[in-house]
Amino acid sequence: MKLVAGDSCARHETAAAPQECAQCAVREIAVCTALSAPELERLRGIAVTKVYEPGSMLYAADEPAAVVGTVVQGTIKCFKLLADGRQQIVGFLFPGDFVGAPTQETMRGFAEALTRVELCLFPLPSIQRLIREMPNLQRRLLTLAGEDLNLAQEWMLLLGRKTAQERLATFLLLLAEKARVRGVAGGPIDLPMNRSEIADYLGLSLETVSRQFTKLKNAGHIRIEHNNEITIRNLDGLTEIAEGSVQGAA
Amino acid sequence: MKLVAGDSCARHETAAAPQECAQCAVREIAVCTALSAPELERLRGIAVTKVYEPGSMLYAADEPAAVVGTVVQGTIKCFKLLADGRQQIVGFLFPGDFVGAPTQETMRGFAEALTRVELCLFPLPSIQRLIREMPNLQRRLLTLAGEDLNLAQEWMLLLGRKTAQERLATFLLLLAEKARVRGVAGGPIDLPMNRSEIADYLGLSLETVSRQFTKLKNAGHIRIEHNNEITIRNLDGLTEIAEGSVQGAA
DNA sequence: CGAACTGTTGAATAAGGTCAAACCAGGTGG
DNA sequence: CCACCTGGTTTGACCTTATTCAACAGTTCG
Repeated sequence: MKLVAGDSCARHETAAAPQECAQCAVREIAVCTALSAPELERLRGIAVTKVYEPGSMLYAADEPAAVVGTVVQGTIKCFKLLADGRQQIVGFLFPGDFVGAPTQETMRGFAEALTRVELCLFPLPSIQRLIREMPNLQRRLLTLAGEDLNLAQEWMLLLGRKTAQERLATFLLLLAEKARVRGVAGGPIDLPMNRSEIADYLGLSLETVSRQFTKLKNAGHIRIEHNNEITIRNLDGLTEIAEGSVQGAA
Repeated sequence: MKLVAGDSCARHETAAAPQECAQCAVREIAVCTALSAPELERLRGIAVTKVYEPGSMLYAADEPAAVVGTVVQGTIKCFKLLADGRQQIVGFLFPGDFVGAPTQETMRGFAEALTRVELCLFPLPSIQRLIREMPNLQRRLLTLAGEDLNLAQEWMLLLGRKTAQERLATFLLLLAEKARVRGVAGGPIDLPMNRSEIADYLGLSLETVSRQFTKLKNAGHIRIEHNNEITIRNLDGLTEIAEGSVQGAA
């Protein structure tokens, strides 16, 4: 599997000035929060909307940094690769999340659209100028980076020390929490990724992921609506498993 | 194992204004780089020196953020814990590294001094004011956060997808690289942590770490001077193993 | 209806973990 | 000076968990 940028060809780009921010679905949770009205207006001034089709690459490692912006719709997977193709997904990005690293010259990993993705894209030179001129924006980015770092470290704990069952429970709770923040709680959790991608996020094989799904289902902790829709039936039980407080979780 | 802050009692604190920055050993690599002379002077104005004895806790999870500063001497381990005591070390901090998260209200993990540690400490309210007033400082922190995030994701790749042998090789190369940046390259690599702590960093058991040390030694890639001093004899070979380009690394 | 996916389940295997014993260096004190 | 202790480390034997390989089932889509 070669992964050069632009090689997965299905990229379909639309570039246009974005809608009014007030109508934006992720206005309250994205970088934009904590900006004053005039600041927000300046940010909108440099933004362009860009759409990626499912399966298309947003960026690849060693490319010059270019894609920096906010996910408005869809899901992205960010991942790292080893020489022989082993893959580790380092994060899924949902609406409201920030993509790319404005302080980096070149990308250190890969990003691919899992679904149709709509981005509110900030061209690098412009956003770097705004960062320099708008302390609020820089501060917000620093806060976001801190949260990302903490999440990454939480995931190091998962990958280094949790069992397969604990990993899957943690994953489902994370998705539920992210959905809650986006304001789409209540209903079943939508899984825009397949078993193999969950496996690459949890450091497991896809078969193990499947087996653990079955176990959680049989234990009554979750219901599997369709393969890509999960309902949490026992939040406390799932939480206990995720925290590692359950002994015979075999 | 209870881990409340201040419970590991051997903490011995000295608080005093730091020396001239020009004489500081880590002046060129710490946050301080990229500050103008007057900015540096302001930062020095709020700094105090603090010393931690080996084994003492710098901070614990859920504590209000307090310790924020630069490591001047010694080594710190930062880690996360599960309810049953399973531990994952999320990073070792060496001279020049930045400790703590100035944007966080409460700590999300633990930090403990492995050796005698000397810190150039910035009291939280003061550093937060300086961050607001000095864009250069904020920008530098953002860059550092980005590097930390990338390293954390690189470690997710290691924990999720690398074999025991690949993990140890990667670890040794990381230590060598960090020593190089600090300007203490050339000689053997100093390991301020024991096998059990290496294991908790690599997501392995201490026995597996020990076995992999022996294998790398027998393969002629490293020499073990004392248990805590390693010389890399074959940098290319070690790099190939770390990258996963070696097949029969069993 | 059949092809192509994606997901599930089963059996065999391997990598690493666990438990336990031996080892080794550095210190202590007779 | 040397026996003895002690903590960290190494090594061995066995066991467990998750992986691998393989077959099978369920959906979706032409």
